[in-house]
Amino acid sequence: MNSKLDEEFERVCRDKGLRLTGPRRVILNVLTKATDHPDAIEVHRRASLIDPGIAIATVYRTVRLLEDSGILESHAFGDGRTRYEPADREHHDHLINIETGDVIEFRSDEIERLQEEIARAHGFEIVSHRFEIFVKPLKTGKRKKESRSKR
Amino acid sequence: MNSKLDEEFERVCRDKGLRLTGPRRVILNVLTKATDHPDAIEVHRRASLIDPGIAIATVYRTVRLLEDSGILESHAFGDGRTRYEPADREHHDHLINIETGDVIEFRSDEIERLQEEIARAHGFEIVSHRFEIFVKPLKTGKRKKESRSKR
DNA sequence: TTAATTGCAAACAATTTGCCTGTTA
DNA sequence: TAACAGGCAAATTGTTTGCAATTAA
Repeated sequence: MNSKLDEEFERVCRDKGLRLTGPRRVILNVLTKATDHPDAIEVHRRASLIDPGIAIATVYRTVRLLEDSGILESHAFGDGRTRYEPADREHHDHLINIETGDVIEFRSDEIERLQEEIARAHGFEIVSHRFEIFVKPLKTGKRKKESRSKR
Repeated sequence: MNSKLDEEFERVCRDKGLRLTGPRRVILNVLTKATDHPDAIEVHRRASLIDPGIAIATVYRTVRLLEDSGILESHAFGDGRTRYEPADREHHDHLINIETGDVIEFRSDEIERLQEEIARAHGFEIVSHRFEIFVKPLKTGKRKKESRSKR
């Protein structure tokens, strides 16, 4: 499953003369099937369940490789650890409910457009961005039913 | 100058039974007159020019204190170091030039409004947010003249 | 075969902490 | 002077790197 990323990785490896090794397959697999934003230690923990011999150093080397290849996206949520997610999903931003810690993904084309405009006005093009809104429930009124994901 | 923050800090100290010491004054001063986003090491460097005896550990303890008191805001721009800026300025977001590390502040009322709308649509009110756009210079076209601040 | 890759441990960089002395209220 | 702070160095944490052994192509 998620063969799109696997194929992508194979292509990248061929292009760069890199080897498609066991550890790399395992780590890529862990990441493509993650629905959250695991950090390196968590990736290592999950990879170790599949192949206990994988070293944390290999995880770091591999995520860097995957990120450089555009297969992975990394996020610094501000707690000191770098978190990763597959880059093949549609871009989204995050609403974080500070009372529960829940993360709600959202997307606003208008905001996407505006930031594009702002960057261009300053003579830049956007490489990436991060938009996190920390919220709490409105005291009045009802919250829209929402599927939310943990970090 | 910037007595607003100094007063604020004095008030906080009184309220919490904390002492207004030499090192704390120096570090607060360095931060209130900073127009950029220095990290702890840079704050320490600047503080050392005023009082060479200040230890980096004191910088870390003091910025944490200041942040907990709402006098300072911290940002994790993604290069592993935490950066600080006084919390008394008008809210703004950041464009980060990934090639040079320069940080450009911007403000978009429209984005402010949109995020308000998004939060409300989900049944939340905004507590705070963080919006960082990582950019690189446009290959073509000229960049708008811009006063930019080093990180 | 052989250059890329890995595991391991040591190295690093940013930040935190323990401890004992110095200082502020 | 008594509790709070600071200096210093050691400890932690997350991440990177050197190197000899291993492995994919």
